[in-house]
Amino acid sequence: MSFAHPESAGRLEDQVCFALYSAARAAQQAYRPLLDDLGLTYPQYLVLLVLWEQDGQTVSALGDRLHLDSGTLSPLLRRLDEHGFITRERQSTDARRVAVHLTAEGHALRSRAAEVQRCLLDAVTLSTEELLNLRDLSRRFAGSDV
Amino acid sequence: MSFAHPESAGRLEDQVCFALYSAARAAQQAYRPLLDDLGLTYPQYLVLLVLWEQDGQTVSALGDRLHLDSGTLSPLLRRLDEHGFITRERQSTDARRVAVHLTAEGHALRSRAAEVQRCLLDAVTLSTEELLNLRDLSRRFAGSDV
DNA sequence: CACAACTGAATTGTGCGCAATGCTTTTGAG
DNA sequence: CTCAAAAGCATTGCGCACAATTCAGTTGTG
Repeated sequence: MSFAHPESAGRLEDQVCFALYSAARAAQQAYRPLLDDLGLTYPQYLVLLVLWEQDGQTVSALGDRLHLDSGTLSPLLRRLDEHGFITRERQSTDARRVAVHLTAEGHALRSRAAEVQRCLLDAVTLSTEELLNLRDLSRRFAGSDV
Repeated sequence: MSFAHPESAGRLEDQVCFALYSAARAAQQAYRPLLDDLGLTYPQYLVLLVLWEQDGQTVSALGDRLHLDSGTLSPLLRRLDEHGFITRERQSTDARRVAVHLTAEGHALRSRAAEVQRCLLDAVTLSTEELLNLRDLSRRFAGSDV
């Protein structure tokens, strides 16, 4: 991924992966102060986004959407639970599965989160078309393993 | 960053930031098995990339290039030191600064790392032009705060 | 039914990332 | 020269990511 003179190991700034790494961290930095007001981290916010789409999903279903495993999700969900945004309960039909449900407080965050979206959109200098292009290229990059 | 129906908080898959978040993690996943053979993590590899460009930089100079602070770099450099890839020593001209130098072993990794680059390039299905486009959009996205 | 194989989640251990704090050294204003 | 402010790095604490392991529960096969 270098595109630099062939004898080098690839200059840092030339690398696509470093650009992605930096951009992803910059995005989280932008989210941080806004999500702090909601008492959320960015990965916690992503989990809520999935639950707002459909409540009551299992841990592994959330993991499929976010590409995260139980090692990441279990403690994250415990913290969301402790903060009163979700509940977790074993399913009676299959006691291996844990269903995650939003609390009233968890539902209530949704409208406040919509403002976060608008704030961030305003901060970006890229055009809508460029953002869509960036999103689609990122998705195809991630999908090509790498 | 939603581009979904306006009443929603933004579907997960519509979000640019989630696409970046996923792509950056996918990139690290692709690097992991290759860098494992070199005894490196991806952030450690980034530090070496910077040092291969110019040896003997200070901690803060490395931080400027990678957008990382001493809280991240200090323990990371300690591990690179313990693995024998670098040395750290206080500068005599300014005892606040710590100069980071490559060891012979650290230099030797450079050619092996070049192969890592080629392996990854082969795995990507995007065209060279698309990769350059993704890199530049990512950089502009990160640069726009967010 | 018995029991091995599998599934889903939690736990453990390591290494970032980052805010906050502490500490040594240097700089600079008076 | 003095001493307060700043710079540079290290440390602490917390929350991801992720590999590896463990464990309870379920499924499938004989």
